[in-house]
Amino acid sequence: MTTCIKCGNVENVVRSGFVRGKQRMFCKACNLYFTITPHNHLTTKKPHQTTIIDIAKVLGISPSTVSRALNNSTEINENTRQEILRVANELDYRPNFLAQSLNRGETHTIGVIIPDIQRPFFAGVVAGIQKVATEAGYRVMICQSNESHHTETLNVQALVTSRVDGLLISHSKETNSFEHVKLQLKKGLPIVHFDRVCNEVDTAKVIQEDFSGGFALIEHLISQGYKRIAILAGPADLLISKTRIDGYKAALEKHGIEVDEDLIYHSNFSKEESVKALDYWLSLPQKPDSIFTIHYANGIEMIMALKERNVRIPEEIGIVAFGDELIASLIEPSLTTFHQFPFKIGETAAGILIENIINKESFVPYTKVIEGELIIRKSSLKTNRKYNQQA
Amino acid sequence: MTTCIKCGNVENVVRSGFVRGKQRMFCKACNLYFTITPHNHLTTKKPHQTTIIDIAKVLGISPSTVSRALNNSTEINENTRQEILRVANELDYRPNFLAQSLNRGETHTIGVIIPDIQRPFFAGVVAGIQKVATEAGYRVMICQSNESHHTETLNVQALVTSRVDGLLISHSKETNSFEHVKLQLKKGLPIVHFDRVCNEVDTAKVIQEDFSGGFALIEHLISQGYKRIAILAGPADLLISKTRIDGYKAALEKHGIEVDEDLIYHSNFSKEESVKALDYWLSLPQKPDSIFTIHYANGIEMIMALKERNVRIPEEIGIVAFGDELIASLIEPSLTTFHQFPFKIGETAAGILIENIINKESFVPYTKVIEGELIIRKSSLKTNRKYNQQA
DNA sequence: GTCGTTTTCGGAAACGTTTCCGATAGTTTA
DNA sequence: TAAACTATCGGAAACGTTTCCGAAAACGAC
Repeated sequence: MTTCIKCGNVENVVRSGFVRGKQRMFCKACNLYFTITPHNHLTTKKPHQTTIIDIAKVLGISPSTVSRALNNSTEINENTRQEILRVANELDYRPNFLAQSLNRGETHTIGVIIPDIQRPFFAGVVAGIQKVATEAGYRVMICQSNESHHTETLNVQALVTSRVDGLLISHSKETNSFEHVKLQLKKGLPIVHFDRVCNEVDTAKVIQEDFSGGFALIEHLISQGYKRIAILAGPADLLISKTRIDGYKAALEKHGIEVDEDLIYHSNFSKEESVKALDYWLSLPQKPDSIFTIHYANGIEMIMALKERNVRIPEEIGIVAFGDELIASLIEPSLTTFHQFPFKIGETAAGILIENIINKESFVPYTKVIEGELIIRKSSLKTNRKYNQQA
Repeated sequence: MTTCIKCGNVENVVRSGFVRGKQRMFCKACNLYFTITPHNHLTTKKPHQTTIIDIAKVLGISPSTVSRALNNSTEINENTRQEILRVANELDYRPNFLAQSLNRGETHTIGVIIPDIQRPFFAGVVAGIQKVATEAGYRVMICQSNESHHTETLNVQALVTSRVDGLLISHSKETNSFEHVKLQLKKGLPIVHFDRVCNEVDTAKVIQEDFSGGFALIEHLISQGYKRIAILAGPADLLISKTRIDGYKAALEKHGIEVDEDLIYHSNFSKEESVKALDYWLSLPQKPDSIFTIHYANGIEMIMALKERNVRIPEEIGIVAFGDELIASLIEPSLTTFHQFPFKIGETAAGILIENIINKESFVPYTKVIEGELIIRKSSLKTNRKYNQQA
């Protein structure tokens, strides 16, 4: 009943199974297998983004010529170019970034991995990154690790899958192995660390004055007469935490104050841990007379908790914190901080990454330190003489 | 001197111009044009991300089989699949998102345009969007308009170039024409508006209780005995500003208070404008006894400015604001707000957009209102009886 | 007019993946 | 045991762009 699509023979055509639900035939005459398609439905051309092929068809020329016109090639007649640009504009042509990137082998996109976009510090960093990236013609793709090592690894893979040209990473507080980063670095992907960096990988880094910031805050406290200074640190593995502790210890040693391990508390930055640390300290026979939190938000929490417990600030306990946000100047009492400049950190990191991307072969990793600023406020001013001046 | 690359003839080869800097020859014997390339340099295979072709070569099979193995196709032998997966894992294969997207015609990426990532509200929205998008297997690409109409237009074009599957937009405060959105909508791009929506375009929208939020705040003020209520609004074109003013007016009318146009001030949300508005109001013969700012940050600024001017809050002037952040509860006096839920707004908007993307044909735009919550604090509590309760 | 030169364009390969369309060997059914 | 079927694979087209290579026409100088 079925005619062979090749020889037109009818008698020698037999059925030969199904392929993907469609009846398959075999023509013994011409030795041909073929399937029967219900009907080639009328090819409804869907509306789509216009392509250079569309433009070429309109003008009756070849796609390569259109491409040349759009890419400011010299190998094209000016009149032709104008015609092409006119039609392109008429059809609201937008180049297909996917095809371009696939062809060129670069996406002009950089990936950013941060713990949490909702933290003002990282929002500021992202804004700085976007500014520099946009100016340089790069897109930005942002991922949040939510402070999870596993999610961070997935983020890296997702961004590699997206074939980003480079990566900006601030590690989660959980991250203590860096294989996911090393692997991509080995494959030649430019990577720049910022803020929460790691020393085990040979990448460029943008960091803050973690050591000298801690040092400055503690020296300020000492200048105000505080002697038993507690520190609310971060996870033991976190490098910025370690470095800030080092600054803390160095300042104590310089002024002949012994380090008391009881006064060093490792937290996960959560409010619960802050309160727990505070209550622990207040229960000690020798209570601290001041507290340094390495995360600004914990400083705010400390002030709130101390007010609840009717402890006077700064008379009974002084507070200083690393990092500065608007809120630090508005709370009562206002909070002494070491101000970091997130926007600048973002700008710098993005700049270095793009430098790395462009000079892939010759780039030599280096570390850039963004200077911070000690901002003295009421929470640490026992004596009244040094308001808003560095100790 | 040159031998023809085809017939090997030497005598009949003549020079025939230059093409792209390379000497071009013509062989009169075999009628052939050809150029002379210095030397086909040794093909240095660069290290690259592994492709399915690499895998196929290793196993001596075809790329299509590898693709099938990786895509959980049924048309493949289980043993073959395992072998392929093993090699893929060994070579740390990551599918090339660009090639996949180009082939499938979808990127599984959604674009987000917001005015400023540094504003906590938008950071919260973005976090909500990312949560839902990630769970659904979508990537997110974020652009900031920096409150500029022009930048917003460029953002739309950039995202279209990136071939995002859909768009989430909160307009800049400058934006008063919506052609850039309409154009893409006409081309079939799913678009969902949130927060700063516009009524001129037929898209799905996620909005807050702008009207009833304003209404509730004003009714609360009235219940506290305030009668001359000023409002610091946004740009006259901004829809959310208009709607909140409508809520303000409706509440006044309900309680028989006449609307005084002197007490309506259109600002651009900047601190300077806030202070200007305040000083203007304070200079009036009939000063207001309370102020409603439609942007929470302006409320904070008002409190600071009033404290500087030694005006007592809430006794002389009460303050309420639309929007709530941590800072509102920490400032002295704490600020009465209408709390919006940015994270939820983001979640909802992303959910609707993905719904729109998946059911592109059958999707019918609708508007979803995210309920807010009146949070009464000290800045508006003249009488002391209704702390933390809705009026 | 001849010959080398320049300008301008078309064809085709390549980027990495998916998918359509067959093809083959082995397996079941009648 | 032949016919019908299933399982499994390869080849090639397609996605939209850039770019390499070559061709033709126009141009210039002698």
